[in-house]
Amino acid sequence: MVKYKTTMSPDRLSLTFSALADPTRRAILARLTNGARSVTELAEPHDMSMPAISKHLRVLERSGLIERSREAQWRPCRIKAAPLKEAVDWMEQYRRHWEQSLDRLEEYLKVLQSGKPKAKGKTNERKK
Amino acid sequence: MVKYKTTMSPDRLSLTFSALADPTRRAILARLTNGARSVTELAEPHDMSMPAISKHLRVLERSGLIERSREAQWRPCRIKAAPLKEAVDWMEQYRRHWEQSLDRLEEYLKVLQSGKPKAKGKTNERKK
DNA sequence: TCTTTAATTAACCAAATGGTTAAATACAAA
DNA sequence: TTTGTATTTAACCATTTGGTTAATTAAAGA
Repeated sequence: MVKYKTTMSPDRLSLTFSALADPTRRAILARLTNGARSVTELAEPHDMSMPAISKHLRVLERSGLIERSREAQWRPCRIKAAPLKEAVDWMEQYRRHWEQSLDRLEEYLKVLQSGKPKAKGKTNERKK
Repeated sequence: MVKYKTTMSPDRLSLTFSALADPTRRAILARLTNGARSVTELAEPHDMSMPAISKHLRVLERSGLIERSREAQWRPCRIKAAPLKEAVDWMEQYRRHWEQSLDRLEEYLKVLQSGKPKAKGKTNERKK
């Protein structure tokens, strides 16, 4: 039996979401909607060293959200939003949950199912 | 001047995305679409200790993706998908980028703008 | 009151993350 | 060939993250 597990799973969705979980990286993506940009250009608005930006770009690249090419001594980045589609598709499955009316209905069904939710307890033992 | 900065910014979007960046937490959310569940029930399918699950739930709670209440000795969790709407809204701004035809058009515009992209270089010095 | 069940908290650990500065690399230009 | 510019790599550091086990808390039930 293993004592300490760590291993962050590198599935596509996790990579995409964790790439998006940083405001600097989201700002970079936003900037790239106006077209390809060099690393220096991308770094300029951020109070941060070049290597820091370089690391953010590597994260974005590994998640597939940007693509880097080569043009003389510049490494222009361009956005590749495809992984966002995957992410949005996944989230769509919860749309009904964030749409008010349905939430209310569900609330009601839950009350019906659980019977005397305040009094008897054990409300959450039903499986599936 | 500060030497080492770390501070992960806790804006809503970052919280949401980083909560979603873990497969265990996504699985928990998925499970909760079938209604409220106790911590033990949520833990059951995962080969992981209770405290580990407890921590995941805390992350989900702080991101606003779940809500925990109290019922006897159980702490039933229910999904609160509202933050997902915010996240999806943010992503929608990139929809045109992941829709093929537009990508192609943009590619073409980029070529036009930059002139001799192979030969002269300095392609990426244009601002805005 | 004592025991059992559900869950959290505490203390620990290893790896990942997000930053730094300094050095190395790659290409262009003089 | 040397110099300058763009970028990455290396080595470091602190904090965060995701897990563990052991102890604690909270309520139910005998």
